[in-house]
Amino acid sequence: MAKGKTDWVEHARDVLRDSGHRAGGARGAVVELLSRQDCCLTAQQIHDRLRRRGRPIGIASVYRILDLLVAHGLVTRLDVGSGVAHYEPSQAGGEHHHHLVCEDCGKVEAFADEGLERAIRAVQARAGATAHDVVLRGACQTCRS
Amino acid sequence: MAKGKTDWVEHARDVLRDSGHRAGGARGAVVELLSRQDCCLTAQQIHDRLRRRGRPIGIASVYRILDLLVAHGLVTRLDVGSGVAHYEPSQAGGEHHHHLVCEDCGKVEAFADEGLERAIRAVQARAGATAHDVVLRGACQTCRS
DNA sequence: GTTCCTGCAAAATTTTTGCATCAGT
DNA sequence: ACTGATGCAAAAATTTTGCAGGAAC
Repeated sequence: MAKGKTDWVEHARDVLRDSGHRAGGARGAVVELLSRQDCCLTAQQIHDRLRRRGRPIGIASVYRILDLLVAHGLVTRLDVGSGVAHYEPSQAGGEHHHHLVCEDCGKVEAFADEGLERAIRAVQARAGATAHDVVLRGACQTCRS
Repeated sequence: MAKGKTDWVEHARDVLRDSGHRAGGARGAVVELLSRQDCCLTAQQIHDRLRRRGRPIGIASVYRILDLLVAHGLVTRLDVGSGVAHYEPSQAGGEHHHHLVCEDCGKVEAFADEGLERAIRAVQARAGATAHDVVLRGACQTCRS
């Protein structure tokens, strides 16, 4: 369970070290925070949570670190239609999921579906693409009631 | 062929009139421009193209008009990961498609696949969602060569 | 004539960049 | 020590809002 997440932290550290990056404290904190998440976070949320935890960090560093992680394929950037980017670890192994965005409150939830995944992989291969994202929009449980 | 697009222009006009909106010139120009597109445009692109065509318009009006069209389901907003929102007519009847975004040059192309569509509709119904978007990412033909 | 639409300018928000300093190797 | 990483502040880019004049009904 927490295994995959620990793996991801180590994997990120290895990938970055192997491409000649140094292990700064801010980056470690961002990676560690991301690894604990079930779903995506915005740059602001990362910034706020780390500061609240007593780990001061500059917002610029958050963006730079996220850019670096995205460039190395360690993190996926997701735009859900709110104008702010969301980020989450690229769960290479098995924990792949997509997102359900509430059109009323903006809440983002994760979902997974094997049939959908199969269909997408087929199209993706045919188009020569390397990655994909699916966003469903509607009212979440809370907003529907 | 251009039939569906003419229909969309009329449909938009009707929907807006029926919800008590007046038919301003700027809005007509945006609707007409959108109806001619094969794929999505950004607010800036809409602004620039209209001005270049000799149809001056304020960027604020473009955003307001797009918001209105999105709120009425006439236009779909699409975030492709570049930080700028793209907009395109909601092709209610049959011309539904998704997007392939080049990770090198940022170009956005349209694609459609019936199998994928079926799989998505199934998941969408199960989740109680009302709309969906799929974005494939990879290198486009030009950037691959 | 009233009310909404539009355009400009200003503000707000999100993201990027410049630069001095600090820390990892 | 050298060089990349970090934080702050400033800048840039994108989107929203306030307001006055004009247009639709």
